[in-house]
Amino acid sequence: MKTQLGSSNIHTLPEAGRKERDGSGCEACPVRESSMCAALSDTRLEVLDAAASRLSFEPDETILFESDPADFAFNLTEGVARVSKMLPDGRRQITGFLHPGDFLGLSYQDCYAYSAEAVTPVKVCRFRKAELNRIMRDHPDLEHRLLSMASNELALAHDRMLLLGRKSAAEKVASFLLSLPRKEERIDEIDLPMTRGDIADYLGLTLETVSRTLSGFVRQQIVRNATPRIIVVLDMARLSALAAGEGR
Amino acid sequence: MKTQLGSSNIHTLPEAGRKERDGSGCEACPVRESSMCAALSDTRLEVLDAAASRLSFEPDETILFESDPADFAFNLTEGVARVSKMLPDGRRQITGFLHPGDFLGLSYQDCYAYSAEAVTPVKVCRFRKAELNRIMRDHPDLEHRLLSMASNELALAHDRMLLLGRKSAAEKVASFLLSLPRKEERIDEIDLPMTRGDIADYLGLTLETVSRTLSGFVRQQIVRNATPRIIVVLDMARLSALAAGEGR
DNA sequence: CACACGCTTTGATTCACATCAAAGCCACGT
DNA sequence: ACGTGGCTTTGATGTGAATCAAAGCGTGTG
Repeated sequence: MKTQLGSSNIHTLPEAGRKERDGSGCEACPVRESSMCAALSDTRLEVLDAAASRLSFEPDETILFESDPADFAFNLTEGVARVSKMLPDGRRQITGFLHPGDFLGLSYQDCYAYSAEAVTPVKVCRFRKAELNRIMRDHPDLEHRLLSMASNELALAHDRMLLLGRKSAAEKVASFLLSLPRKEERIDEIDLPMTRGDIADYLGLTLETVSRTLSGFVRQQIVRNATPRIIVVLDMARLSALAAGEGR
Repeated sequence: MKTQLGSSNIHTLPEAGRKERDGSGCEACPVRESSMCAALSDTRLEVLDAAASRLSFEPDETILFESDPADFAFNLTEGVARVSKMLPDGRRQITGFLHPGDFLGLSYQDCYAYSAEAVTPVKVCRFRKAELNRIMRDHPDLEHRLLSMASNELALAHDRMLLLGRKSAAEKVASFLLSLPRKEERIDEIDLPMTRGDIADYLGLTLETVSRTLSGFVRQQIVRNATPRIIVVLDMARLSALAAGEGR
């Protein structure tokens, strides 16, 4: 776990995020097959490759900021990021956690409607939107892929509205745990790189309620706490039932 | 206001919604310029025209049903519809109200992830998805238009997550009132064709809380009740501040 | 090694909204 | 005109999660 940067969310820095070229190009990219890039053949991918800037962000660094001009779109290649919106008095809603392969910045507004920050160390491919639009004109497959990704996002957004509007705290936390990506080989282990406060702001709860709810799951032997950051699922059936809203 | 149809949500009827051809084609369509159809010139629009079935639905009739095979997409041309998801025990979240020009059924899943019902009498253009995809291949402008509509939807979805997760009952109701379309000539009149129960399920509240909150607004002279269905805004500044989350 | 800082957990109390209950209101059909 | 059914409003009470408060815990640092 990295140390916090305190109040250093200086999004207005001319160039947040360090540029870097690692040796290999798109062919070796970890999200070659899961991101929007899957729409293009290796040869056609070179166009995207040429248009991309590779950037890195440390935990809590701002990737993009609500109300800044929306000139760029991003492809997350490594790490976890959070997307959030704020109310004037500081109340925050995290509208999503991004994982490798996720696309960020789709929008036809002039300004971003949300902020995005790194949770863990993050790497992205950044594209100028004007350029991305040009590439889409020449490669309808890419636009098609983005539409299908947007549709999926939209379906997930609807799930989240159901969660926020109608699920109890326990159901919310259970749903959240099961929505996180898990490794094939350790299918019952859940990694929580974000803080309890982040989870709370994602679920529309307070951090105390999240913590209490997790403690409740431990008491009921539904999960076990390897560390505060690693949760081991002991009773998947019960957890799934809760998440689906069957356990009341 | 129409009478209720009681328990007649017989979505399994082979052909819900009555077919009808009104004399005029797409040129005279009320949503010609606001819907996805705006992407196509009059001549190219004929392709869509040929692919569309015009259907009508009475209040509370089901347009499409969660978990039914997602073979069709719809373009709402008249009326108001609600899109909703349910939990197994009957808790409901309305994820959106649809107005003329809105698109319904975008999704690359096999089955719909939500239901849609008419609130008022509704007219739609229905398309076979396979056919729509074929048309999109020939007309990238249409796909582009749908992507831009989906992006907008996504931005609205994020707003709604902020609302559901972090706003108070009063802020939710204020936001809702201001989100409804109003007529140019009567900019301070808000029409609520849906029930208090529908509004509650949209805002993650109970119908009693919605009613009490509206009564509160009347008491504070923020709005006036012409009829239960028509609300007149008296203090737009106050209502906007509440909706933005500035009034606490 | 000890201290400090940030995160998490746990406990006591409060409160906004839900739930339960009962009238009002209005449109429709007889 | 009257009665019925569905929606809305209002009132009394309950409760799940928020708030306020204070310990644990772990990791990096002087």
